[in-house]
Amino acid sequence: MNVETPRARYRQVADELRNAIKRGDYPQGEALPSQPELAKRYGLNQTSINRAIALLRAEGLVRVEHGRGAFVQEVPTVKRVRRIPRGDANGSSFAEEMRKAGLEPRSPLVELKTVPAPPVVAERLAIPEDDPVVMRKRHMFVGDRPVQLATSYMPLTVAGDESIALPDTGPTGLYRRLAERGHRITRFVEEIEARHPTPEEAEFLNLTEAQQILEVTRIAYTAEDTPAETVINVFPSQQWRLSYEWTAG
Amino acid sequence: MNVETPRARYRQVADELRNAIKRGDYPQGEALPSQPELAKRYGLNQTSINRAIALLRAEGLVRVEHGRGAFVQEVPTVKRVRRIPRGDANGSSFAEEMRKAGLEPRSPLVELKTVPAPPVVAERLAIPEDDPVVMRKRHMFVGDRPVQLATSYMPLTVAGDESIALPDTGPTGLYRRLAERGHRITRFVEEIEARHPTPEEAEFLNLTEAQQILEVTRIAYTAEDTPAETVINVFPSQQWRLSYEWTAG
DNA sequence: TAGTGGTCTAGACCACTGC
DNA sequence: CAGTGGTCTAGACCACTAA
Repeated sequence: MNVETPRARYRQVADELRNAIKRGDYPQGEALPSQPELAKRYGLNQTSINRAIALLRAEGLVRVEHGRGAFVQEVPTVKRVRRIPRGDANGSSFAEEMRKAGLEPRSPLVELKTVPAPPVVAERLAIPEDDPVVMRKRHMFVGDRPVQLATSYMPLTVAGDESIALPDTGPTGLYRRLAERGHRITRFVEEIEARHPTPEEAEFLNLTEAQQILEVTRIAYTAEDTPAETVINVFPSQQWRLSYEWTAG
Repeated sequence: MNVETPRARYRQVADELRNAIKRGDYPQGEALPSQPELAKRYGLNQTSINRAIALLRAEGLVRVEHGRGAFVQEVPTVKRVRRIPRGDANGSSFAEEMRKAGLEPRSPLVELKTVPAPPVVAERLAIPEDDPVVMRKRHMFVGDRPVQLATSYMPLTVAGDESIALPDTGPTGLYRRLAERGHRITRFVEEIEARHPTPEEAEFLNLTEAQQILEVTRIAYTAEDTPAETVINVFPSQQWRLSYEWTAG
């Protein structure tokens, strides 16, 4: 069962570089030696070195910039907490949580418009495909680093109009405004799935296709158990920890 | 920004194989053509084909058996649901959930013994390192397929002795027995993290190191807010969806 | 044994970056 | 321009599987 085959050389190189990074030989943000340099140092071909570095990339330990070099990834791990019960979906908003962690958050609104419901959204909101929905897309940064994508959809019949999503005060405010319009949110379902990023997600989040993201989909139901909103959050899995907290009985 | 470089050939091969699999040209469990065969078909070197297949492996679409071939992965997606509130940690047990999905589950007890608390466990249970803890390790299968690893730890002072983990009826029974001994569980915290598998995890779950797992760590707290138990669940991320469901205040 | 996948080389060419 | 990373080849050898 392949219990003790000698480890492939490129894996050994990856191991050594990984250890060197964790040991602090290459501080965060610093470039690793170039591939030809490493090839010489380890007595290997550049192809093999490239392969070793591909492993570190997939692990999220290293970020590569073509033509510039391979840099040790700064990975400020970020935690997202759901406290239940808590009156609403967010124990605290994204911004509060980041600031509590000593980080400066920004979450610009990228897009706000009414569109025909895409299939998955229609299914989650239990409405016919192509029914109009208000879509709100946000890019979230901590400092300069992109850390999260959030896209929310609401049936236009529930939202009334796009302005419900403004000012952009996050879910807490949104749910209050929904309640004012007669849609009281009483139940939430969040589904968590790991997958590889789409090319667009990979570009914004600065990921390789070999890496993974966590997709957290929330559906908010009204007292009549009608879906009123769904939110799709995309997190680079290496940067995030999700936490759920609740009390028994 | 590398927006439209022609896609690398090995990526194109991966794309075509991926589409062929999704189209059903290669049904689940069936072998792909051999690497030399594919190399001939696409006019590429075996090295490049190997690279293409490595991509599919990392995506979990293909399982490779050395010396035998590359097989289309059967991926029965499995869902784990937490319903809150629900009286205890599990809305329903692993076995119930699997059977509800029409799958035959087995979760043999692999190991049950008292050990000195490893550092992470000690931290989570808020006890000194190397204090004795009862460790229970289970391997979980659906049919013949390994799908999950679960390891739980309880301070020996809380457990009394190892027998509390027997008969192996899952957390519901366990928490009842804990309550009988004066440890009423009132609060739960689950943390979700994505990471690459350790070699042992990779072996049992039949994963590549390039793939990822979801690690769900639960801590159960008593009414006095003392940690009484911690469970570490390891799920192949491609096979699982996690779901949390709760009602608003 | 023949057929499978895994690794490695020596050399090449390309694309991207920064001077 | 020189230096960086990304891809590809032709050929080789190894380890594992099945007969």
